[in-house]
Amino acid sequence: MTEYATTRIQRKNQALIFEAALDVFSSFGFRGATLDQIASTAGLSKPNLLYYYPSKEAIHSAVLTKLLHTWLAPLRELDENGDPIEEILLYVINKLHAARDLPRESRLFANEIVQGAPRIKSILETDLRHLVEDKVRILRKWIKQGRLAKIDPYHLIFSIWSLTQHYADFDVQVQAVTGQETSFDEAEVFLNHLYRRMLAP
Amino acid sequence: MTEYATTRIQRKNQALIFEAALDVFSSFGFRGATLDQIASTAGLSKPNLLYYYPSKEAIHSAVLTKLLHTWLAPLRELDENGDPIEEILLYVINKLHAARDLPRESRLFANEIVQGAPRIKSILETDLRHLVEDKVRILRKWIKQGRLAKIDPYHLIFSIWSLTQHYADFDVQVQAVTGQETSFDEAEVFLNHLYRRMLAP
DNA sequence: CGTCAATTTTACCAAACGGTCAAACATTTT
DNA sequence: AAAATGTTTGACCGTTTGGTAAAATTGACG
Repeated sequence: MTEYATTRIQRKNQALIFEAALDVFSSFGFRGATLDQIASTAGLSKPNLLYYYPSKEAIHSAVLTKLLHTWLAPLRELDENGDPIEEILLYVINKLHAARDLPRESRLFANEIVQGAPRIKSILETDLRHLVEDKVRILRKWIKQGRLAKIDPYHLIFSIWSLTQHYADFDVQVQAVTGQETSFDEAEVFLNHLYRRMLAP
Repeated sequence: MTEYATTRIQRKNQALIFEAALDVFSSFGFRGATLDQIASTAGLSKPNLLYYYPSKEAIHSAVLTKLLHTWLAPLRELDENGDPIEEILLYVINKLHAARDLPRESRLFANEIVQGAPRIKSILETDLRHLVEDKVRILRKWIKQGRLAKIDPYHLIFSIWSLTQHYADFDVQVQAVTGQETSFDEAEVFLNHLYRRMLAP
């Protein structure tokens, strides 16, 4: 019996809580979410919830940190040795698919950041910043080599984040305005056109 | 003494409340904002606040509806008789300046929409939708005339919203990643490049 | 100045909230 | 099967929250 063993029940309930917390936090933000809501979504009682996590903050923090890695994965894949425009477009499309397939994750971070990122600011200033710095270096190199239009690499990355996550974070608005389900295929065609035109040297 | 006269005191306090509510709601969202917070920001007591508005909902609703007009003004100005690309770029720059000068308004709507727009969905589906439909018609005409690249006009408008509002709504992230104050001048250069390239027929 | 209406405050309420505790119940281990 | 450990629950607590009632204060006006 080692110190940090996790039982079958623990694993099951941790998973239930994680799903429920992602659901509720992404829908209502940290402040808008309640422990009762998370508990009932997970099919547990509130004290049972707090048996697995010491506090609401702890649940939120656990969900955020666990998902940050997933969320940043597409950017990590941007490959220095690939073709600049194809590499960037791959990243764009991957991010768009993430917005389509993982809208809860997108909204979870959107909710946090739009309110000043009080709980993950430090991560943004370290991990995210370092990752972006590395990719900016690559983009600058490509520009210097004349393989990419002369644009600000930071703003290029921001544009990819905003254009893709918009379809997840502001989906209600997109649907309200178009009167239809959001078409990610149309979005893909649009973004393809946009980035090919913009990025050509 | 007419029925609907507003006194000097009423006007002053309505303005104080409006400012305070915009501040607090845009920072913390509807659920995250408290009446005590709004009251103390306005320099009033909570019951005094509720002397002017019947409920928290009423304050939020008043702020949202009053600002919606301001918020949509730039799009309204898109002129059928102007030069397509210059008209669109004017809209882009106006929206970018709005993100710079009215970040609270931007975050107010961002907070509302990212959580499903429960309180303004109906407005989005009517007023906003009709406005966009009219502008989409203009964009389609321009495309048909060969004065604009063949792009989906809805996605063009979404792109403008997301790219510009990103600098207000996700400002913390932009600053965390760049380590600097957000440069709207750089953003303007970037967006100018992006849209001129993308929109050329 | 006195009167009436408008405004503000004090004291309060009920519900919702995050969280605790000890007892009850399950499960695993010996 | 007993003991030990792990899990769940019901009852509860203090605080915060949106909101109310009525008294006290201030301002408008003849």
